Amino acid sequence: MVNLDEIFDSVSDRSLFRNKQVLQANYSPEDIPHRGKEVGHIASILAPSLLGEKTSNLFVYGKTGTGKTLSVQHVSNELMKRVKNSKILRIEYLNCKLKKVADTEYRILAELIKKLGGSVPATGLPTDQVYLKFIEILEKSEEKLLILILDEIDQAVKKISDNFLYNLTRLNSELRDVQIIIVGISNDLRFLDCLDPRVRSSLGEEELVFPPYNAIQLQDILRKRAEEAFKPKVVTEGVIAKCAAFAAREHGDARRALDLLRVAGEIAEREADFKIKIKHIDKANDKIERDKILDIIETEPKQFQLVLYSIFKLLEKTKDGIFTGDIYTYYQDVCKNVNVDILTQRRVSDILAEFDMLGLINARVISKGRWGRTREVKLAIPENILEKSKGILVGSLGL
DNA sequence: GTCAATTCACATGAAAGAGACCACGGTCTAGTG
DNA sequence: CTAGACCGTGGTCTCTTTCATGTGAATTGACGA
Repeated sequence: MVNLDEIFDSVSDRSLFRNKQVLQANYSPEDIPHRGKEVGHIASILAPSLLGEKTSNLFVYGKTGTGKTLSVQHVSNELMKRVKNSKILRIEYLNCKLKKVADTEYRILAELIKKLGGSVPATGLPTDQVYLKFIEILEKSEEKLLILILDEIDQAVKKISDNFLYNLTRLNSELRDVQIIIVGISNDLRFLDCLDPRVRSSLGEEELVFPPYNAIQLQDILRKRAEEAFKPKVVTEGVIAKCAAFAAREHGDARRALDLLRVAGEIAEREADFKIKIKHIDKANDKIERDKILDIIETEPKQFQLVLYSIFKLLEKTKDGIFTGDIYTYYQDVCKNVNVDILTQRRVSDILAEFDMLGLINARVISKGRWGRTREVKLAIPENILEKSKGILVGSLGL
């Protein structure tokens, strides 16, 4: 009879982690290092809401992993602590990037309504109906203020058009008893520039930019979190520095640094090491990158996979750049082989652009003079996972 | 030799269609008293 | 009589197609030196 307790105990003995949660992306720490000024700023802008006054709309910029969301959420938590149960204020957070939840105008509204306690069907209703419902439910609620935190708002606007934001900002004039304060969070620094001037002036009443963390700040953050996350003496100084350096190279992305540390921890654990070493960081870096790419490839729809497969195959033959036309012709053949409908070139062109966005390929638009304009495509997938990627494609395409 | 026009092979935009999904309201059907 | 099944209509959403317009430099060809 196997003693399961023994196995389980040995796992917990060997574990390097004390509390892995601390390194997870959604963990929100008590204090946010190096963001005191920003947090203070946000708080001072939103503070009047405690008295039920409508404050300025706020717009927060900053690259990924600079602590925007964290800071805003921190302030909103503190605000909620203050109001407690008195019905002055309500704060709703919504991430506009979540697919299938909030990436269209309709769905954002539906999601908000749901959070406010109403319900609307996932589809089937005209959008203006949903607006009406939203207004209705707002008017009914006891709170006089609603702070709406829209995370990754640039993603939403890119898909929906800024009309949506315009409607939202204008909603206030239609509401009698309730006022809405919008807090927009965006990764894209140039986002406000491409908005309609009307929206820009009302949404960007207050702006705040989060600068990237530098390596020293990253180290500090990592050290604090590592202290909580790992058992004592698991993490050495060099490891922290290395993690910070990696992340600093990527525009000071703290989330990435934390990921790196966590994965490194997991790897060390699996290798039955009782300390995280530099080599684990390197491995973790590889693994993160690799998982990301393989995951993208695997979950991509069939047509996308076919196009990608064509690119792979073509690049096997020619080392130097290949062009849209080549890919398309090859793609057509592949489609015939596997009996799949052939998409138009227009579409394939868009697919290539998306691959570029995803970082699977480098596609540069060049002009070959008399011989037209096209995309020059190069692979951006590291050599060491190329074979595996191909394997996935072949498998899922049934070739 | 110079310079503007031409030309290619796509890129990029806009609009609209197909098909999946869904709500809503009306009509039909079968079960119940 | 009524609950539930079953339409038809009208809406959203995603993926595509169709049609239209844009674009940058190699090439061409007229021009003048």
